[in-house]
Amino acid sequence: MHTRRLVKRSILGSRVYAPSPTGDGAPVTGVVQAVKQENRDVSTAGSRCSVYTVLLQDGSLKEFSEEEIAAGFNNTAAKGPLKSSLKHCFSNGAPESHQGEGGSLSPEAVEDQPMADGKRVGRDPDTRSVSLLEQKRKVVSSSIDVPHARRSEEEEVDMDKVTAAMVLTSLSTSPLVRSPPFKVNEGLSSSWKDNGSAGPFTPSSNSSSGGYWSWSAPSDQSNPSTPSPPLSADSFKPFRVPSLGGVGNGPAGPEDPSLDDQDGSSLLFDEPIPRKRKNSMKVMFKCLWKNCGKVLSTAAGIQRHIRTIHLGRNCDSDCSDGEEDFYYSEIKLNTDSVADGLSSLSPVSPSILSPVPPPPSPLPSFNQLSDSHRPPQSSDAKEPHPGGTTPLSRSAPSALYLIHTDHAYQATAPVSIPSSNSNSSGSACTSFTPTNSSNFSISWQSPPVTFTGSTVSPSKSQGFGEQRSQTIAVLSSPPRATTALSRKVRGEGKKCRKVYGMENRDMWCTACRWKKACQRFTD
DNA sequence: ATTGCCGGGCG
DNA sequence: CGCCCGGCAAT
Repeated sequence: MHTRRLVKRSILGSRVYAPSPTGDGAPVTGVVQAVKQENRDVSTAGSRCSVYTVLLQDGSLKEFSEEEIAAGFNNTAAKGPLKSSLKHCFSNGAPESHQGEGGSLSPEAVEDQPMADGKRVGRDPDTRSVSLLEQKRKVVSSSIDVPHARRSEEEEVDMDKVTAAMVLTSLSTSPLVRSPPFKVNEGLSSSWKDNGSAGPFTPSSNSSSGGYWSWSAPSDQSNPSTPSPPLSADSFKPFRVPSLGGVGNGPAGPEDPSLDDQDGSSLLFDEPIPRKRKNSMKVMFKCLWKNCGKVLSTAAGIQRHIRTIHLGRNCDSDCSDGEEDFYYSEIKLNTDSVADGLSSLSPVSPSILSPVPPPPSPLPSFNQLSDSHRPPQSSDAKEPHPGGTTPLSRSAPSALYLIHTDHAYQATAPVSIPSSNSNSSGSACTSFTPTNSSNFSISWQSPPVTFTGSTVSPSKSQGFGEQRSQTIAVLSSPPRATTALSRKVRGEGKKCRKVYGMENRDMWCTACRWKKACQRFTD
């Protein structure tokens, strides 16, 4: 019955760290080619450890005992698959906790890992300095019900496949924005790293310095598995954005570093990118985890966030299995484009808004979808549009944040938010890039939105002009979708089935497994 | 023939 | 609900 789930994945193919064969002390990376089980009769005090045949970077093969490789872990970063097997090798208990600390790594180490690989091993003085943060994270994650149970199985997933899958995922889901951290095994991508402060890097809150910026939303009443209407994710149309100049060059500085990322991007995709305009879109990634509304600017960032915070994993992206994909969605910030239904809007004077966009309240509020088009689930506690005017027809968004969910079946309805201020230059995100993230929060998930910060209440009666600029125009499902897609146009991109194959069906995204529309490789 | 996935069934 | 599959339709 469940036979296919019984297949345990070995660590073959996993990337590991191992002491240099030349003995010069510099650890090297390699890929596990084979494992020999030397059960209980090895010299190593009877412990039943395995010997790993590792294909080193230079192409040579070498055997390492588990301990040797384990040492590599502790010095650098825990690499997923081995971790689990190490559990068996060590005694129970102690290593477990050790793993929690050594393995869980400072965020910085995590950052470095993907690109550093062999290069920066052994620099862990920073680890200590961030351990507090790490602890904080643990607290957080423990307060959220995280399906830890699932992980154990996934941990053993073949790392290379996973990496590949994630690369594919990131490519296919966000063709417009490169997600830097996904340098599989090369040392480039330095820009974003360099942006960060030299010291310990706080991934989530230190938004102004790093490539990630974010806010977190304590709001609840929604969870990742919330179904959403059968919107066709790719049928949305771009929206006109009356490019407003001037106002609000964010106090946070020039512009988000991650932004210029997209210009000059020259990533090649193996398939032609469907007519989307680079310069007008900014893709953000939002955590869909229950009670979490974290939004990060890079896929890697959100994945790491999910991995560490929600999934409770501590290793870097190398050992991820792509499951994070299920827990975040892609948000497209539309900065300049033509709207189907909104094109006729008259621009709103930005001066209405607070002239100086204070980080905490640039984004006034949400309203929900016009009721008739909202996902069925959120029919409670919802009152009709307070202002009485229809947000859609009257609001003149200066910038739209178009939430495009990658996981339509489990995520949110598409919502577009006019930002209260923006630059035509596409740096709209600066406007809601709080220097310090958690001042206000937005629930991107279900319609009811909460702001904890100082925000203008939408229901407050103000001049319409004022209000509309702050009202969140919400899109109902694709406004008169041009294509008569009774059936979602067959995506021709890579799908889980193709990517992983039938034999790896358990690596498919859930939707694929259910024979539903694939949400991992949307196109 | 293959593949994506809708619609519907089952527990 | 989560899970699965028959069968249609696009390729």
